[in-house]
Amino acid sequence: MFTVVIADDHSLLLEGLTQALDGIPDITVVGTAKDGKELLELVAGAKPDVMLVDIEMPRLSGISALARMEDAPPAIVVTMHTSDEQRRKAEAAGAVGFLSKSTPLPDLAAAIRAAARGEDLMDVTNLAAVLDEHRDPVLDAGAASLTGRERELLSLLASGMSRTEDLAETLFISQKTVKNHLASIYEKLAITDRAQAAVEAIRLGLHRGGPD
Amino acid sequence: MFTVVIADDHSLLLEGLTQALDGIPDITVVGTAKDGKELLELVAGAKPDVMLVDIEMPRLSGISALARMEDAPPAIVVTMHTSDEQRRKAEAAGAVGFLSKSTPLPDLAAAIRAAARGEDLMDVTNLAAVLDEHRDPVLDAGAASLTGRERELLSLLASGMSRTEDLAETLFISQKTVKNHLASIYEKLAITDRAQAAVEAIRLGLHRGGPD
DNA sequence: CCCAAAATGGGTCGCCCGCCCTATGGTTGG
DNA sequence: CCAACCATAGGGCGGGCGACCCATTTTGGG
Repeated sequence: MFTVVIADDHSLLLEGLTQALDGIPDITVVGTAKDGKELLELVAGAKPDVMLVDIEMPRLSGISALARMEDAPPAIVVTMHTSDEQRRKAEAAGAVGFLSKSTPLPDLAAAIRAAARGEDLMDVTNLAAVLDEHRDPVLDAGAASLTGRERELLSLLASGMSRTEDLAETLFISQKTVKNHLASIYEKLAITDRAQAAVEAIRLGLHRGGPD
Repeated sequence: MFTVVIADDHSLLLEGLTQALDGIPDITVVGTAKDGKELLELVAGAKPDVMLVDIEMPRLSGISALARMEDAPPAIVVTMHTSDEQRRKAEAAGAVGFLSKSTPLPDLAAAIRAAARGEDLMDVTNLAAVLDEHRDPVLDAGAASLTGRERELLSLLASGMSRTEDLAETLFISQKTVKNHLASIYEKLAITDRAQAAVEAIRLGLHRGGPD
């Protein structure tokens, strides 16, 4: 599980991105800041694995805030205008990554995992290849071993279908097979019933179809 | 339930805001666009209640896209730099609202509800007062009539606590009272068991404490 | 001050759910 | 080629859960 703090003065991006990243099963946002000074306090308190930092912020810019930190977690600068000039400043301030706000969310997630593991995302000529290596969410052992059919079942549970009969008819299998799959799910996720399964399914992002 | 489309060329804002708004029980994002042309196609297809439109976008700006539409849903322009000049252009293009990207998420939600109901958010001197009138999410009759204790129970369910005994001990009441509360919840939300209750609880945003 | 709603608690009953054991055919990778 | 795994399916059993009945006390708004 990777912990992240986000610093950005635009509330909509800040709160939106927080929600989006929290929706990724192996990433948690542990704090947010609206300017550089808040970021300094935040990082001093909760020690996150990675920082996401915007450049333009009131009171103290992201670049300046980074430059003031010692012994700080790896920082990814997320900015709107990706000029070489700003890239150079970000690198000088100690950032390990430099991404546009037009970066797709999965790429950002991969960048967070890469940065948390000590990768340098600045000097890379083929950034895409590095990101691809960290594209898969790091799930706990149980969730990673779920089979296709088990994920389908969880997806249905997450959409509010709970009765064995309905699940069986939807998947065109017998009620007994549904119960067998559920038992496997309970064991893998260390839970005991379909209410907990529904919660886990949503946490794992298995609602809304999922990867089919 | 208010349906919304969002147009913004910054993926992180677009995907983040989508997640955040979908997390609000009475708001659903039915489509997103990365430029003005996509927005035109999108609005022609799915008819949303409200459009959220950024100004600076490739191919076709938000302002230009709005100006080309006829018979379009109310549009709220969401921009980074709130100059009077851009505000004037937005109004001329037919926007009913003009908000900064620094607007807090609850304010944006209130603005969406207000716009969907035909309010004009441009000419208002006391915007805050208008937003306050639309601050409460419009819940379906069932969810709105939930009592405090029932919300507490749902919150626990959403956090993965499903056994009657655990719920009873956590709330310091008898197991029978837990079952009575659950029965009330089932009736109000038109559901039948605690798996569905957990799904609904999360959808209603009752996980993470909720309004205490 | 009163009445309605909320919160608490009890009983019963039948069914479904979770748990344990077994089994078979298909696919795949070592 | 065989072991491992997946998907499929059945039986039995006990207990928890949902449905329907009820009662008492507290709380709060009109």
